[in-house]
Amino acid sequence: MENTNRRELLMRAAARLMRENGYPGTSMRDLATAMDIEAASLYHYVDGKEDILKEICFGMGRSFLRAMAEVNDIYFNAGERLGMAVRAHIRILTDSLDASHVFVHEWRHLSEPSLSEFKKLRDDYENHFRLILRNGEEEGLFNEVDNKFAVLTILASLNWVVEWYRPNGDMTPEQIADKLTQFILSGLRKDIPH
Amino acid sequence: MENTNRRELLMRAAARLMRENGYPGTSMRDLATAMDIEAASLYHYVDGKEDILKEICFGMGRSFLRAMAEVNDIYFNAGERLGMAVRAHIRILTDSLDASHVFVHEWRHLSEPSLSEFKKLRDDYENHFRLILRNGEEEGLFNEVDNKFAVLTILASLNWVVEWYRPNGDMTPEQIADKLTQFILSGLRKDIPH
DNA sequence: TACTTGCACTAACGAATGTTAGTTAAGTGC
DNA sequence: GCACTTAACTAACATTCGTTAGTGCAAGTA
Repeated sequence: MENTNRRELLMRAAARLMRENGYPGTSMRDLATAMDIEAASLYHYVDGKEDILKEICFGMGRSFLRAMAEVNDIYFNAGERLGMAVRAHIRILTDSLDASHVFVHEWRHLSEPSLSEFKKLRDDYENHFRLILRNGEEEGLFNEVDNKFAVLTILASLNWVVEWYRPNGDMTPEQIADKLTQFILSGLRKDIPH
Repeated sequence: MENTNRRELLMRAAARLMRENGYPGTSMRDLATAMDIEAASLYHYVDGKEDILKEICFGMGRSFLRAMAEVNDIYFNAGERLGMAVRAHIRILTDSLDASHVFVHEWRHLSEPSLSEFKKLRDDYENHFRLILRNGEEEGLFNEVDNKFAVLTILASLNWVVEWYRPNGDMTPEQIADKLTQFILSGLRKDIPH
């Protein structure tokens, strides 16, 4: 019944702790305490500590990539694509804040070969954004721009949301996404609306 | 002779290690090894582990604030102030990359009361940026904008530089700062140059 | 009823952690 | 030459770390 949830709860608790204290600052005993369980019992659900980190990082990575694929399937105009990619990114990010924080900050504690795999996955995601920017240039919609630099800057703005967003704050994820898009677009758009 | 440098070298080594492995992931023995010394000998220079973190975080914080004060002393026009503040920020950041990384990411491992002090220092710095934006609005130079949101987004872009900047890369800190300013300004400027 | 599986436990392992105490050898100033 | 300081050392402390081995029990299945 709630059996299937149990492992998921563990992952959530782990994400929260790792967000608060970092990966090396989170002990298996901390996690066990949070689950109201003995440390050794955790090994019933997971292979080890890094196993948890891997699952969180790659799980989030896949979420981001899946959303990006959907955006690319549905929209063709670069402007729409950018807006929707930002929306999707912020939605996923705010949807699992703790895991996102781990995804953004704690992945570097992965050991090889997971570390390299993860970087590849990240590069993949970034390249999708670069492609959108390039398409926008071809459409005459965006200024010509240092793609690499621009994507890094854009993703910085998006990912930083994880640092200040509060679920009960005064902005919804959609509002945040739209504001961000506006901020980004006004810096890219060649023709000004007025 | 190089006596005075010794403690400084320790701080630099600590910053590098904490950047690579995080604060909890950096042990006093790691640091000692990096200094080619025994762990216990570190206590000749430093009161303890957190002492090191405090010094790095508050040292960088003061650098940023000092630079901001200078910018405010010299420039009065909001546009110039923004550009110069960005330049100063990026210069300090790229000048001590490791320490900056610690400043941006590891401060949360401070314990009270240092933690609260640090947050106050950060807020102080952010408020200077907000003031610049507000002045820019009053001068009719910037769009009216959600100040808090805008500053968070701007600082996100600036601070993220610490993640990808490489001293031997193809952009100087000044070039980066100017590109960032351009990116930010085009999103803020009401009147378009052309 | 007998067997298996899921989920927890206790106990313990060797290693690593931050830190303290006390010592030593090499300068430094008078 | 003597007192003092500097900068390192060895040894050890009490904890905590990730992890393993083995056990118990309740629920489900044959």
